[in-house]
Formats: sequence, structure tokens, C-alpha cells
Amino acid sequence: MSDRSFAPLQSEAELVARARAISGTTLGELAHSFGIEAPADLRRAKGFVGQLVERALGAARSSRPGPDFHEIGVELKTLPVDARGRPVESTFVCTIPLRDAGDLEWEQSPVRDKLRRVLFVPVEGERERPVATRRIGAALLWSPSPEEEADLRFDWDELSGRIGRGEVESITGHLGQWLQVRPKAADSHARRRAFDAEGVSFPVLPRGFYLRARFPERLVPANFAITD
DNA sequence: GATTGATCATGT
DNA sequence: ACATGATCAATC
Repeated sequence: MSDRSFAPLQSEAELVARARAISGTTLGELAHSFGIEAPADLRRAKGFVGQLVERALGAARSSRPGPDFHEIGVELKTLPVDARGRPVESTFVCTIPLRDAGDLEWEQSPVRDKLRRVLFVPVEGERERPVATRRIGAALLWSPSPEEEADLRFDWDELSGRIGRGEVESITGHLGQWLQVRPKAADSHARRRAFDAEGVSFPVLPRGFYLRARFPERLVPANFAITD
């Protein structure tokens, strides 16, 4: 199997079929199908799982802007889960447009755009489990329900409002019930420009929006349990 | 044990 | 330099 074996996607059904085809397999088996080895741990390969599943499903190359499956407008998210199918980590959504987040309504927000249509692929993610033996579970192709969207919107309004008022540095990971703001940078010394309350630009640590682990957990209870 | 803040690799 | 893919590890 190679990433060149995939024709352009013409439907969501095709994507779901591809996801079904790899459910139940281990990351080691998947890696081997590409002639590579799974790393012993992810300390120096944090993107390994996501990039491997991208290849296995025929997604566009990583690091390109836009949805992973641009032909059909679907974003791919691998979801590390424990033995009961509960997410063990938050999910990165997007970097924060620090200069204009405060001017954007929810309808125009990058959070809403990223989460319009998502394929969640659960993967065993407990640290003590060797990467190569971790199994892939049953994927969920999801769009936010009106209630889910309202919840996300509430957090967006609060968090983007603070950014718009020049208070980005007052935001901690404690804020937001479903969405949160956390650093997204090479290290704690990285800086990007933001605007303060008077509209004067100043340097701050880059941050991103993340879905708290409890958000995907609420999407179809027990959906992400890996039982194969 | 759960959560927040810090960090790592790769490609454009 | 910045966006992609996230998980690690210190702290609560």
C-alpha cells in the first residue's frame, strides 16, 4: 500500500470505507505497509500517528493549509483513547488569529470552519502501550449538532472577546467549558504580534484553540471504544 | 489522576 | 517563519 494508490475522493462514503478498512489494525502493521517502523514512543514523533493515518486514508500531504480531504471538505483528527474509549488528550483545532479574532463572529471563526466536518479516528493512546501495538478503532464522521455548535460558540465568544480586548495574556487553559486556549509554539520563548486594548501591537506567546477531551467524549457515547 | 503549559518533527 | 500533525511533562 502506498499513498499514490488513492484516487481523488468523490464521496464521504468512500472515505468512511477507507477508514473501515484500517479499523482493527495496529499502528505497527500500518507502518510496515509503508515500509517504515513505528517509533518506540512519541516523545520525538508527536505527529506520527496523525501522519500515518493521513497516509493510510489518502489525505493530502500534511502541513498544507485547508482540509485534509480537500475534495470533499473533511478534516481528519486522530483521537487518542484509553481502553474504555475515552479521549486521553485534548484535540488541537487551529492557531489563534491574534490580530483579528476579536472582530470575528462565530460564523466566520476558524474554529467553526475547522470543525464543520471531521472524521475522528480513535487510536489506542495510553502511554504505557507500545506505539506499534496500538490499535485503530471505528471512525466517526461528524458535524456539530445545533446544541454542540451552541456550546462551542459560547466559548468562542468568551475567548475571542478577551483577545479582542487585548487581554490575551489573561487567558489560561482554565477558561472555556469545551474549547480552551493553550500555547501552540516551538517553545515558551516564541512570540507573535497581538494587539492590546489601545490597538497597539505587542509580542505574545502564540496560542491555539483546543477541544477539551470531554468534547469528543460526548459524541455518541462509547463510540470510540476499541473492541476489535 | 487530571489538567495546563511546554514542546517536537516535518513540509511549505 | 509559520502551519501541519499532536503528545509530553510539570504542576495542580
